[in-house]
Amino acid sequence: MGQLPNALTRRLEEYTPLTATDRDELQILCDQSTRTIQPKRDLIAEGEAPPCIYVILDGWACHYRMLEDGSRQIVDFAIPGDLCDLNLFILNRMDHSISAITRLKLAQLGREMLHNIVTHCLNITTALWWVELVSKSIHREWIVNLGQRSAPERIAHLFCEMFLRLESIGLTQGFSCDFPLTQNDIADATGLTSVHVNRTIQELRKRGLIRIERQRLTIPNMLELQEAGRVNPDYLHHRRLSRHTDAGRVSSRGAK
Amino acid sequence: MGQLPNALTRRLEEYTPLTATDRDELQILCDQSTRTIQPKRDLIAEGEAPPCIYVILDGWACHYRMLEDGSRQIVDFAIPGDLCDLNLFILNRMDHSISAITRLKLAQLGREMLHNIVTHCLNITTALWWVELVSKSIHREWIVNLGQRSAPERIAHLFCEMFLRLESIGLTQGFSCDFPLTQNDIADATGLTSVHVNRTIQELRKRGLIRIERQRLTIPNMLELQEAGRVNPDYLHHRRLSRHTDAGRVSSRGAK
DNA sequence: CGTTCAGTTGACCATGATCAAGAGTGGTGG
DNA sequence: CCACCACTCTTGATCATGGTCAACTGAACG
Repeated sequence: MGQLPNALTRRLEEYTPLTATDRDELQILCDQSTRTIQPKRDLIAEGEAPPCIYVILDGWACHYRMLEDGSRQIVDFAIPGDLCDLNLFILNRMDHSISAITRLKLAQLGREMLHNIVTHCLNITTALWWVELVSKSIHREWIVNLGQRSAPERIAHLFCEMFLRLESIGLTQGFSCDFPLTQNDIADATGLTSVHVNRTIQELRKRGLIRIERQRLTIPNMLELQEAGRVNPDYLHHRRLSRHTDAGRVSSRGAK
Repeated sequence: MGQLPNALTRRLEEYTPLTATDRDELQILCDQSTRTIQPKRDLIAEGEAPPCIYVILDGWACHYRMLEDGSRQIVDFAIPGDLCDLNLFILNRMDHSISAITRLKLAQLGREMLHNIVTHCLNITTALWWVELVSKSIHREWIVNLGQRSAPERIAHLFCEMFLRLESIGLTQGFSCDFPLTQNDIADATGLTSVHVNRTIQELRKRGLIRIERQRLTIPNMLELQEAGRVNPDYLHHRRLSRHTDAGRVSSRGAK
């Protein structure tokens, strides 16, 4: 109980209250078998059927698909507490790849172990599906981002999203957080070129919306950045978003 | 047994073999309580928490999010056999809206009924999650579509996707199918303007890739259209895609 | 100390957006 | 039955966002 909870536990508690037993269960699960992956290495490649399910305990990864011409679209980032491939509990083959951005620390969950959980711990099972559905909601928001927003909006949106996701698992310090993405990564996630990402980030910097120095992002004014990115954080389904809303914001479910 | 299976059954059988009992169960489920929705009507709006889960038995719908400035991004289309909001089995509020494109015929599944299924029919439960995960894979593909493909590619991709999805539930006739989307709908789905969609569709028509007349799409040469849209249908996780591949196509999980 | 990779800058170009107007079609009510 | 309205599709002219190509800087690392 006096122990610092691991990333998975922190993540699940964002959605569902867990009992002490649940937490112990998760701790055991995450300690059982861990693995380290070096930056830029593929964790799982499209078409593979890994024997176990990974949970990120530390570091950043990205989910992506490649096209024949070599272009890469990142479809999501994964941070501590994220599950890599719950898919495989049901689907048989990966339909996309996952690659390490930073050095990664992973927990490996065998299928039997997970099956055990699913049949015994309702709380944890519910929370796991919750994580899965939230990640689907994030996919939808990325579709909106790519389809409707301008370059500065897309990038501001990405900064907000990652900050809020890190905050929900306790990985922010005040208004700054680690931010290991290269401008190339940002380009592949936002459907822009790295040249344009570069110019756009400079613009956001000039407007005083963000500061980035040595893999660290600082957001001087969160509400302003949210406006710049037209972000409505509801899609993240976090419990405590009150910090980043104000009375002036029109509620998402107001009119129409 | 001599009965024509309903859309949900056809859909689930695309993924998992079902027993006669499973099928009966599904038939009862879908007959229990149905509802009709008129075109352009919202079925469920963002922020709502509908008491039951809808399954589309007939017609087309779309999932979308609105931005404050009134722009709409369609994030997915739903056709017969698709579940509208399995989300709500776990999440409490809708994070997006669903609207009827054509007149819709829906089956309404109460939470208790679904809960019953989940605890008693493993086959059906697995297939339902399968549907959910495939729809997530489709989201990923839409991200790729919006992020990496040109206007003609995006639209060709959409035509292919919808045709293949309809085909898998037996709703195509040869190489044509119903196609009730307006150019405006296509614009909102592909992140383009309707003006540009119009010109692009004319181009696809001129290239002989598609024919559209009175809500009906015909694809003279499926492989050619797939190439034009840079489509790799693996992401749909259909069982029988062999019809639309040829020896010349490089397998998706070949090199690297 | 050279190599590699991320970031930066400039010049030019192309895809797709915007604005505006008109044609075709179907539905509705007087 | 016809007039009107609404909606979808179509076309043209102009513009802007973001892409392409290419070169250069600076830091990190062996």
